[in-house]
Order: sequence, then C-alpha cells, then structure tokens
Amino acid sequence: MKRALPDRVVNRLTLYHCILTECLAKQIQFISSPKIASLLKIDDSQVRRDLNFIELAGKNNVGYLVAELKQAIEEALSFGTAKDAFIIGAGNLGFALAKYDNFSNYGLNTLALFDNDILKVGTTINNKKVFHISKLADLARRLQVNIAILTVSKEQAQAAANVVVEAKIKYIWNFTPAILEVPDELQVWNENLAGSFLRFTYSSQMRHT
Amino acid sequence: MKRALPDRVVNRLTLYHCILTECLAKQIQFISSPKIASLLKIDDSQVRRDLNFIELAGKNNVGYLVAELKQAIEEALSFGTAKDAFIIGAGNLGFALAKYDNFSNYGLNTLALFDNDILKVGTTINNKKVFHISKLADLARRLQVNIAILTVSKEQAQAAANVVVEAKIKYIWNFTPAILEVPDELQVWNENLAGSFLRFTYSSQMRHT
DNA sequence: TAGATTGTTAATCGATTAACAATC
DNA sequence: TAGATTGTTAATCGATTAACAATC
Repeated sequence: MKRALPDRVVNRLTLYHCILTECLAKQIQFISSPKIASLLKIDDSQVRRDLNFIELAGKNNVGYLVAELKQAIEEALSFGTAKDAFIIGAGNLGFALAKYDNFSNYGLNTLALFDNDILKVGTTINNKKVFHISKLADLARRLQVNIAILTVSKEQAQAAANVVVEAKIKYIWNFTPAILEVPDELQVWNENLAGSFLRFTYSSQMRHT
Repeated sequence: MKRALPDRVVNRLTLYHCILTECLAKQIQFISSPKIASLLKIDDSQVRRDLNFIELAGKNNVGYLVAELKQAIEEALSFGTAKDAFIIGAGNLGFALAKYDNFSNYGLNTLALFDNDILKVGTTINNKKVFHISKLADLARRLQVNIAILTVSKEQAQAAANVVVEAKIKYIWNFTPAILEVPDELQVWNENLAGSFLRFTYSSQMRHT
C-alpha cells in the first residue's frame, strides 16, 4: 500500500487532473511539468515532485503522457471507488449540487436529498428524490450511505447535523457557515464558502498593493 | 499598515469568526483558545498565535472577549469594505450564490447575474437581475465591478472567462472545473468543488485506515 | 549535437507544536 | 492560593524552491 499523500499534494493533483481533462479534449498527447506549472502559476519542480508521489514515469525531453498521467491521478485518488452520498437540504445549493453531474466522474454519487419542508418532499431533481429528513437514518442504513452533504441554512445546521449523527453517517461535507459540534468519530469537512471568498479577496489585495 | 496574514491564518480566522458568531447568538461573553481549538480539532497554541497576528489582547485566566475578537477579525479581513461582484452563469449554482444573503455579512455584494441564454435574461433572483452576457463589459465599467463569480458549465468556462477579460474585470472566483487561461493581471481563485470533495474523502480514508 | 525535460537532492522557507513563565 | 489561561520562545516538522546530473 502506498503511503498517504499530503493534503496539499492531493489538492494540486486535482488541479492537474482538470488540465489533463482539457488536454485530452484537445487531443494533446504530451504535457511537460513547466507547462502545467505555468497554467497554475506554481513552480515546475513542485509539479514533478507531486507526480513522483504517485509512481509515474515521465519521458525525458518530452514530458508526461496525458492519458497515462490522468489515469494515474484517478487511481491514486480513487476516482473509481463509488462514494454514495445524501444531500441534506433541498434548497438552491442542494439542487445545484444534485444537478452537478460532473461529480460522478470523481466517484461521488448523490442518491437522494432530504429536507424538513413537506412541500419539497416527494419532488425529484435530476432523478434524485427528495425525502423527509425523518427517513434519513433508515435509508442511510439500508443503502449504506456514510456521506452527508449539508446545505441547509446556518440556523438549521446543528439540528441537521444531529440527525446525521443519529443516522450513524461517518462524514459530513459542510457547506453551511456553522461549526458543527459532533462526536469525534464523525468527520467534518468545512467548505466555508464565505471564508474562501475572504481568503481570495484578502490575498489578492495583498498581491496588488 | 499591518503586514500581510498568511493564507492559512486567514482561513482559520474565518472559522474562528463562525464560532464567534454562534457564541454571540448564545450570549456567551468569553471564549478561550483551548475551547476554540477543540471545536476545530486543532492545537490551542496555534489559535493564540493566529490571534496575535491581529493585534488583540486576551485576558489571562479568562480568554477573549467574544464581541471584541469578532470585530477584530472583521477589521483584519476587511468585512466592512464592500466588494461588488457579478455572477456569470444563471444556473442552479449561480442562483444559489445569488440567494446566499449571508455573503453580504462578509462584504460581498452580488449586483447582477449574466447568462447567454435569452430565456433567462430579464428574470430576477433575490432582487438581482439577469442580463445578457454581452452587457457585461459595459455594466462592469459603469458600476466599477471587478469581481466575477464564474458558475457556468465546464464547456463554457473559457469562453466566459474571455468575456470577463475583455470587461477588464480583475478577479475571477472560479466555480467551474476548468483551469482558465487568462492574462497575468487577472487573478483566478479556483474553488474546485470536486477536488475539494476528493481531498475530503481521501484524507478521511487515510485517517481511518 | 543542442536543447528540453525529468528525477532527485540539498537548501530554504514557513507553519505547527511543545513548553513554560507571567498573569489573574 | 490553586487553577486556568495568555503570550511568546524555541524546537520540530513539513512544504517549497533552486539546482543540476542524467537522459533523450
């Protein structure tokens, strides 16, 4: 078994993957580390170092074979392993994520949505049904889903998280601007969009002044 | 003028801010660094170190004054400075972001949306009008908007980015899974949701095996 | 060959953590 | 006082960058 990749490396690998997907579409066969680096505005030796993490041989004087590299990244990050998820919150963001078919390329399958609004229950979005939140525990157990994507409002976030805890789901991808209090065995990944925006504007300002 | 904060610090400050907002709502007056650290599952001396970056004095034996700390973070990250933005792409994600009023707390004001679909032009979402993409350059100049939030499909991403370039907008917050080729003076912040998901599932797996 | 690129090492840089005196 | 906390230093850890021999 390969050793774990650092988070930063995983992040960059996903960006390389985006580039490779575009190269394939454009029928480009080879790509070099300086080329990847310049597209992302990072250092070229960093690209080579990242690619050494996943065992992949480039060709001197030529670069890397796009198709091969793309596949190597997909294997390293296990795109192939289906990861079933539920979306909690059938609002705009929940719908957007449910409709975002691109996710399935990355192994993420959204099976259903949940909401506490009875008017939304029973509707369908992109072939995914909206269930009442009270059905979550039962369906999670029967379908063996252990990822919850939280898109409810800040006010409802903790209550929704509690339901997720009771459903014995293991991972929460948290799109709400709330810090959830959950048991240690449940892992939370905070997407924190507003915070992301602040990082973006803050670091951009700095670079320009 | 204070020196620039490292990106990692800015990121954590936004998370602290989320916690402080909840504390205020719960009428909690003081919070200690070990308390913040345990909520986020990080080191407590790191919290203190981050808070030293923004000049803020805690009280021995007590912790930090919630209201004061919250405001200090808001000042450091300039929540108060209005940052006007356009959303390019009036799809589900564009609508979700347009409806996300929480952004305005962070200084982000979405003024309008743009799309190339004539059926969407003229509609309104959360008091924000949808314009045809051809109006972008003119409106950006007149309203002095220099942030574009890109929520179009992967296929349309580069074309949309080109329009943004022509509109002389300075910053793109890119929600599409495309690596944009733009001039150096235009800065891109890749949100890369699918990549974020992979980091989340990858690092979670690692911690549990 | 000349030029471009890889793979990898060593050097640098920055971020995190541990520790503890000072404080209330 | 005893206990909890801050502010800060030093030690550790990890990530990035520079450099270059080897390769085609």
